[in-house]
Amino acid sequence: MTRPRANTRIQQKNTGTILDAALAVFSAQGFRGATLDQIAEVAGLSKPNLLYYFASKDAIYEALLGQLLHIWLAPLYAMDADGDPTAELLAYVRRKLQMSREFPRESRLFANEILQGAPRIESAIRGELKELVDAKASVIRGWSAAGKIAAVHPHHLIFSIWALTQHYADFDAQVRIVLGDEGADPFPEAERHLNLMFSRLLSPS
Amino acid sequence: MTRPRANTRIQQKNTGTILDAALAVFSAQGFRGATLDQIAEVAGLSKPNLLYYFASKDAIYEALLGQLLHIWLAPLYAMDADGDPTAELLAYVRRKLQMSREFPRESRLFANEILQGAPRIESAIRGELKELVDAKASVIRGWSAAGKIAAVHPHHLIFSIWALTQHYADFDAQVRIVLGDEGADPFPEAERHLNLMFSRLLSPS
DNA sequence: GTTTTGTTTGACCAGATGGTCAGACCAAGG
DNA sequence: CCTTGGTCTGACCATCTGGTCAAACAAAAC
Repeated sequence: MTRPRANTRIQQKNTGTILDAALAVFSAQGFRGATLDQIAEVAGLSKPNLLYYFASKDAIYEALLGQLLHIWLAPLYAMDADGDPTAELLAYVRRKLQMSREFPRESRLFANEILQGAPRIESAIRGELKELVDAKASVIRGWSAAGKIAAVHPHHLIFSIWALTQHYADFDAQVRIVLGDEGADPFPEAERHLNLMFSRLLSPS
Repeated sequence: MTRPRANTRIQQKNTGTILDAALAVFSAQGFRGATLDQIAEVAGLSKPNLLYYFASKDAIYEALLGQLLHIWLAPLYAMDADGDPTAELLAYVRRKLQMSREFPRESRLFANEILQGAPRIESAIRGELKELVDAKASVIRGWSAAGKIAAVHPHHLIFSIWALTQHYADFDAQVRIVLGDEGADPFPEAERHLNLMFSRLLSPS
């Protein structure tokens, strides 16, 4: 009768299994494209069993989104206002690219959500994400004003880091086909390219 | 009995209406998220009437994808191997960004399709798109070798142009929220930023 | 070992969804 | 007019899908 809150070992294990399966399915099919049956099959559980741990399909999706934002913003949180400006920004790019490589499903889940107009994550973007970005933007503005890096529009700088790094996760299918050797790892060359782009962009004239 | 092929005026008008409505719905909801009822309502036609003009939901979607690729690749086709390298590339960036502004629905339709692993457009990517990209990549390689622009990885250069420009269409919701004034037009500042990025990247050391 | 609490499932349901079809409607051409 | 061929629709169907529920089953607690 009590709503399970990951008290038992079994609960902890199964909610984990479900969320992992849900991440796989939602990131590949989008919210509406995913079905509970698919998630159940991937998780190796029955559909009613899923609904014993989560109240609804919506609840699973929102649980995923909830834990997603923290993982997702971690690299930006880690950017240190007191570090060397260029080194900090290049390190942020590198970490963000690594996220695309290690967590492509999370990246695609996020991309799917924003593509549809961010209906379920809008408030988090309007809140935590925007506040973080604004804070870091003002740090960047300070670096520019001090002549430590070139004069760039801070928000658009952050957008370009997101766009370039997430592209390798979200458009992975296209990237691999266009590069030709589809078994090869595009990331090392991508890292060199992005490092070059941002080094050149940021170097004070 | 004869499959309609846009012979009549009525056919031409209605297939156009349907494709426009389908673009709106598919780009906002993804393939599986979109329903024939939604498309029919947007188009102002009945569902059976849709299916009089198109054999199935799949057929509508593929008709859309078919005409999409040509629109989508036009700016890259227009890049002239005999023009001034930096100017040609910067013009390509500008045109591509303008596509994001004028055809955000097409951009999101494409993004949705690639996100899901490009199941229905894979052959076109493997064919026409890859051939075009490879051709232009070799032009860019030539420009680099001749010292007209900096030494960059041509494919990743093209990826970065796609990523940066399409981001403003595909992640529009996030961009507007983060920038704050959601009624404002992000594109003028975006164009300045992208112009700066690629100018600095491409200038021969 | 038995009660209690937590876990799992087969059977089922209502609504949504892609698609069909017979026939009504309509626009011209003769 | 009226015939002909294209256009449109109400009613219908099979399947899928999110979700329910009573009851079976397992695991601790006593």
